[in-house]
Amino acid sequence: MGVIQTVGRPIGTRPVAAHRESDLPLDQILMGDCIAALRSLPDKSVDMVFADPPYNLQLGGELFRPDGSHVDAVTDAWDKFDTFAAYDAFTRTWLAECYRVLKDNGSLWVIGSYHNIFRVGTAVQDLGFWILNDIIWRKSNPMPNFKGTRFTNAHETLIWASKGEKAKYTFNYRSMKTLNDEIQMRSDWEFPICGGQERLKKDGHKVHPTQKPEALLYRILLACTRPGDVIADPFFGTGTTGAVARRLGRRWIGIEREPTYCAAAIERIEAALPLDESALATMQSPKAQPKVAFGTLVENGYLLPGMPLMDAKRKWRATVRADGSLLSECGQAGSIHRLGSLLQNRPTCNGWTFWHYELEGALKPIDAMRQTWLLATQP
Amino acid sequence: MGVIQTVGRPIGTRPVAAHRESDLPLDQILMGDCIAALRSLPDKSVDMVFADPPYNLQLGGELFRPDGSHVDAVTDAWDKFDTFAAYDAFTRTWLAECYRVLKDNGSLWVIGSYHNIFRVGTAVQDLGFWILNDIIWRKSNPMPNFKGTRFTNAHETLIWASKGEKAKYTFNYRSMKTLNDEIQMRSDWEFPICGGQERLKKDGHKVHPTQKPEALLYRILLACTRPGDVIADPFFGTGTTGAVARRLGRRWIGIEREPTYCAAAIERIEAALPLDESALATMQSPKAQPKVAFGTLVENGYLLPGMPLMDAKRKWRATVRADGSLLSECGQAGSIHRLGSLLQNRPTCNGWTFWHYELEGALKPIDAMRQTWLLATQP
DNA sequence: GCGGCGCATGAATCCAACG
DNA sequence: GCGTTGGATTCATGCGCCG
Repeated sequence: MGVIQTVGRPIGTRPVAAHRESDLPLDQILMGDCIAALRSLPDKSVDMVFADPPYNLQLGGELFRPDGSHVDAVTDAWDKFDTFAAYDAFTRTWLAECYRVLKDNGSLWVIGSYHNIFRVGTAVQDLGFWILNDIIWRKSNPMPNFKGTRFTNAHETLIWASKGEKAKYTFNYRSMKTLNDEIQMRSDWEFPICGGQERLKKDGHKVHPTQKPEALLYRILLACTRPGDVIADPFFGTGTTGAVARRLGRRWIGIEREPTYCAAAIERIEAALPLDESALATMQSPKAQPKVAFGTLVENGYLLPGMPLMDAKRKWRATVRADGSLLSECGQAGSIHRLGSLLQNRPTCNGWTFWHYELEGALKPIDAMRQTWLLATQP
Repeated sequence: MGVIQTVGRPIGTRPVAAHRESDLPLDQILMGDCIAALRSLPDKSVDMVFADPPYNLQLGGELFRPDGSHVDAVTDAWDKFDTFAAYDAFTRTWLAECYRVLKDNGSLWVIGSYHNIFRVGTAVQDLGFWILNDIIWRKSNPMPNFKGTRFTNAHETLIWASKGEKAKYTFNYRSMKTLNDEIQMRSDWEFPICGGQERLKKDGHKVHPTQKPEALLYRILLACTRPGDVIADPFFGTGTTGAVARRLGRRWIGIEREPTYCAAAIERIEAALPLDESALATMQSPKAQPKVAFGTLVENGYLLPGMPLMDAKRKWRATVRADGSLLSECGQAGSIHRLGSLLQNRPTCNGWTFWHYELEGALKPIDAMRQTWLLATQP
């Protein structure tokens, strides 16, 4: 059992709290083993647990970008587990403590990737939690798949759960709808990854390998807690949860083993800078996605593979193929833009306006089809 | 053990198949219990399994015994733990059969929602599958949350897995990149839910409650199978997998218990038109092109021994030798790739794009010469 | 001061064929 | 099976430098 040490003096004011809460180490970091620290907290004492546990990535060798540069991977000891069984045992232990520590109407948030989230989700259900939603964090700027071997891993998954089917959890429906231009907030959220000024650095290096964006925590706390509520974070890291909680007038309890992370978190939360303006902007008005790939129209049957296309003067002809590429009469193939530029021997070409299809003898640009698609699918 | 009955005559032609495959019930539906039907298939005989298993376990609906048979009455004696345990046992049984039936380089796709996907994903990992991606189907037109009690459940999750860490699965990277306007395909896909003309109806009612959109299967089959590959679907429903497989020139095996669904599927698949071969062709990776040795270009006079080469920034220089190796100024020698990596002190280097020759003052990569050679010698 | 270009980097289970 | 070698492979963003 690790030694637990309370780090940092109380930050911010201490408002009137329920008698039970007066024993809580509010707005402080418990430095030490996460399970031991959770065990030190009383039953049914916190309103939310937010947890960002190790992902158990199981990475292979080193990875290099196509330009030869080295990818800085997560190789920290805290992410290594010998077997799935070991990871499951750890997961179930800390989750069981979270269940005990949560008030009956409190709720749990956990974030993970495909490496661990299925095991976490199974444990969540087995321990009696009731899953309310799974939420997808769509990264607007994920790291590409450099070797072209899989789909770009462009999202992470969060689980939101109450303590049971009948529990009366907090959900600020109106706040979410307002935040989303008067449309119900969906289960897929788009945010950039944490970088720029927000990313904590020391000597030019990132302090924590997996710092989460404040915008993500902002939306979670705004949606599922009330001012004054207590949020516990058993994998506190550099304190994103604490920083956002403080700014939103919530109380927090952090648990973290690494002294380096604790120190960075304390400093950060005391500074408690307002949200970066760009983060606020991305948060409040989800980017419209007017971009449509030509392949989308093929996949959805707006154009059929084998269909002939031509330019406005019927000088060049090509047929659509199953993957959304075009095949010209002379055997050249490529995307609508690339083939158009190839045939005309020009550096660029807007395939949407260059290529046409025939409808009752008349030629229409394929861009017309894109407009039809947008009308049919946009709210 | 359920009775298995083969439904529907073979659809389409039966091409020359490997002797093992000749025993498969290709392009047919096995009507009966899913686990019994899977057991009737030989080991390592299919290229892909696509599965859309039931997941209405908590909605007062179906329950399954570990052998897959149906439990009619949900009694109160079945508490949550028993319910999850029964679902897990069922899941592991059919997944284990899928593992057995898949070829070593085949892959598995499963779709689900937060009700079941965590249990499915855990089982997938425990059975030895190696998860390659989880994919998010973002619904462009999801059903709203009418009571305003949660986030709009606007997505479903798919898992793509190989039979092990070392397995060489099929992934048509170029096709996916082409389909997505020359940007790597990401792990979040947007499609509308299945409706309109595509949605199968009888007497004004939908035939199947959870019919999947063909666009979803189209992308999956295009990405992870080749023409002629065999796709098995143990929860065939109304045959979306079969219809798309036929259109894309793939073979299919369906398994379905409900005669109503089987009948609808047969009718639907017979109406689906296969694409002709030219439309089916997709963008190929350069890997598929015949390899050209640098020495071949030297032998054929495209480059002359003694000719100087340099990188794009003229930082390094080397001369061509008669055997197709390069000699640097500092006396190091090796293949175009090896010398490039040596000079830059990097683990790898693509010599074709690293080395350039000078033509009228401008630098051109030697890869351009390879392309010229390929065009001159390919039929 | 501003715009353009080059460079760095992010939770990553990241090669294939041949001898 | 394993070691060697050929050669395929990246998107969005922020920041700093330079003209």
